[in-house]
Amino acid sequence: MIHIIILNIFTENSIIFKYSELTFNMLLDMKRKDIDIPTCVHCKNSNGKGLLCCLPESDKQLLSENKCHRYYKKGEVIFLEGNHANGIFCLYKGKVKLVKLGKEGKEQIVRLSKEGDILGYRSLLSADVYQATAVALDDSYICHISKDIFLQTIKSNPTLSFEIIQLLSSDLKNAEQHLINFTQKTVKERISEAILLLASTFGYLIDGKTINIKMNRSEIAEMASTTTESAIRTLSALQEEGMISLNGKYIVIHNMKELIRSTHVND
Amino acid sequence: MIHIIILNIFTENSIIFKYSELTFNMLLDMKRKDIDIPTCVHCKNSNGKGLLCCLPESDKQLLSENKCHRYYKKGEVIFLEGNHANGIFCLYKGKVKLVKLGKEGKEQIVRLSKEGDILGYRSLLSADVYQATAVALDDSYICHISKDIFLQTIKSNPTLSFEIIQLLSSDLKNAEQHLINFTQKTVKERISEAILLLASTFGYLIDGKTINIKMNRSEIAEMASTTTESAIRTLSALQEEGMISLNGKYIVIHNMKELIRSTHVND
DNA sequence: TCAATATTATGATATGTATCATGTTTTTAA
DNA sequence: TTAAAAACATGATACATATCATAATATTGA
Repeated sequence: MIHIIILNIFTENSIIFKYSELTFNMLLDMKRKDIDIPTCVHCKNSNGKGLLCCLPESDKQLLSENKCHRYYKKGEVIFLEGNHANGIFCLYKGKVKLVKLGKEGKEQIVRLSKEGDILGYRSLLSADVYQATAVALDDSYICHISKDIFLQTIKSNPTLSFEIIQLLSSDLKNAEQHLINFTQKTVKERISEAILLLASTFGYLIDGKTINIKMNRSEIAEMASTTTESAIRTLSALQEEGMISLNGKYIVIHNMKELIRSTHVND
Repeated sequence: MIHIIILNIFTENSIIFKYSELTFNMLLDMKRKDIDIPTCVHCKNSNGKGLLCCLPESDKQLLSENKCHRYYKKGEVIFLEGNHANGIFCLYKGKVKLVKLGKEGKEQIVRLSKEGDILGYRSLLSADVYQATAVALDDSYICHISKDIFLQTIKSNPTLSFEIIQLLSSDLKNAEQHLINFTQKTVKERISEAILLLASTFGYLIDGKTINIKMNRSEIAEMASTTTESAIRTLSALQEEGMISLNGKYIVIHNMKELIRSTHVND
C-alpha cells in the first residue's frame, strides 16, 4: 500500500511516501512533474498577447515572486463550482475545461482553456464564488497568483484593467453567441461547432488535420449539450459524410469547408 | 399625406412637416416627447448604483455637455446588430430588449434593460460591432454619449474601469447560467424563468403582483427560446395551475413560490 | 365605425432527440 | 496476461416540442 497525502493543494505538493515502495511509474511521474517554470517576466506562453503581457517588468517580477505552481494530472480538478475564489490561475502548460453542473448531475462544458490562458478571474473580480468547475483535460502545469497581489497589480496598472475589460467583453460575446447556437441549432450543427471550437482552441498535430486534443464522446456531448449516444451517432454520420474521421479519441478534419457549412445549414 | 423624414437618428430629430396637417395625436405625441432630461449630475435614475454614478461631478458635467438624447417610440430600433458602435446609450426612461437574430430569422431575446441601464458598452469597449439589436419595449428616452468622451472618461477614472469590470462579470455570469437553463430545461421551466426575469427586471404595478411590462406571446417565446404556440400553451397551463393569470398582455403572479419551484423541477 | 390585420388559442400531426436495452471494443489495473 | 471496468456502438421506443392548420379575439387604421 502506498500512502500519498496531499497536505495543501495551493502550495508545493507535500508528499509522504515510503521510498521502498516507489514504483517505476511513480518515478517517471515525478520526473515529468519536475519541469522548469519560468518567471512571469520570461514566460513566452502567450506571445505578448496574454492578459498579463502588458505589465511592466517590475510588476511581472512581483507576480513571479508571489506565485506558486502545481502539476495537475489529467482529470484532476483545479477549482470547484461554488468555492470561493482567492486568486487567479494561469495555465502554463496543458489544457483545461470549465464545466457547469446542470440538472440531474448533467455536466455542460462552458469554456476551454489552453496555454497562456487565465482562469478564475471573473469570480475573483466580482468577489463571487466560482461559477464553474475547472478540470485538467491533459497533464497541466498551472500557476496561481493570490488575490491580494493580483488586485494590487490591477490598481497600479490601468492598462491591465483595460485588458481585462477586453477579455471579459470577448467572453461575453462568445457566451451570447453560444446561447443562440445551442437553442436554435440541431445536434449535428452543434457537434460540428464543437469540433471547430476544439480545432481553433487547441490546434492540430504535425499532420495539420488531427485536432490536438483527446476527448471522449461524452465530453463532446457535454460541449454540444446532448447525450453521449447522440454524440456518437452524429460523429459517425459526419465520418460517413467524409467531413471527419475518428481515430480513437482523436478527431481528424478532412473537409473543413463542408464542416463549417454544416454548422449553419438553414441560416 | 404627412411626410416625416428623420435626418439623423443620433442627433436631435429633425422633422419636416406641414403644420396644417398636424393631427391631434401628433401634437399629443410631441408633448409626450418633450420631457425634461436632467444632466448626468442630477440624474437620480440608478440611485447611486449605476455605472456612471462613481464619477466625480466634473466628469458627469462633461458627459452631460456632450450627450444628446432622443425619444424612441415603442418598437423603434435603437441600434442594429452588425452596426458599428460609436458611443454608449443610457436608458433614462423606458424599457428595452436586446435581440439576436438566429437562423431563419428567428429572434432570441438575450437581455432586458430598464431605467438607468447602459446599452452598447460591450461593443464599444472591444471596438466591435453590435452583437445584438436594441428595440424599445415601451416609449423610451435614451441618452447617447459619444465614444471619444466615454473612452476619455474611462482613462481618467480608474474607478469607472472597475465598475465596468463588475458589470461585464455579472453579465457574463448571467449569460453562462442562461446557457445551462436553455439547454437543459424544459419549455415550461424556461417560460417560468422568463416570467421571473421580467418580474425582477421591471417590477410590479401598484397591485404588487402584475408585472410592469406588456409583452406579447411571441416575445415571451423569444425569451424562452421556443415557439409562439408553445409559449401560449405553457402560459395557459401555468394559469390553470394557479401560478399566474393572464390579463391581456400583462402577467399577474399569484404563487411566486410555486413559480420558482417550476423553474427547476428536477435539479 | 368597420374592415383589415395581428394576436391569441387550440387541435392534429410530424420529427428530432432522449431514453432504454444490449452487445462490442478498448482501456485499465492487478 | 487476463479479468474487470469503462467507453463505444447501434437498434427500438418514447416523448417533448415544433410544425401545420384553422378559428376565435383583439387591435389597428382609414
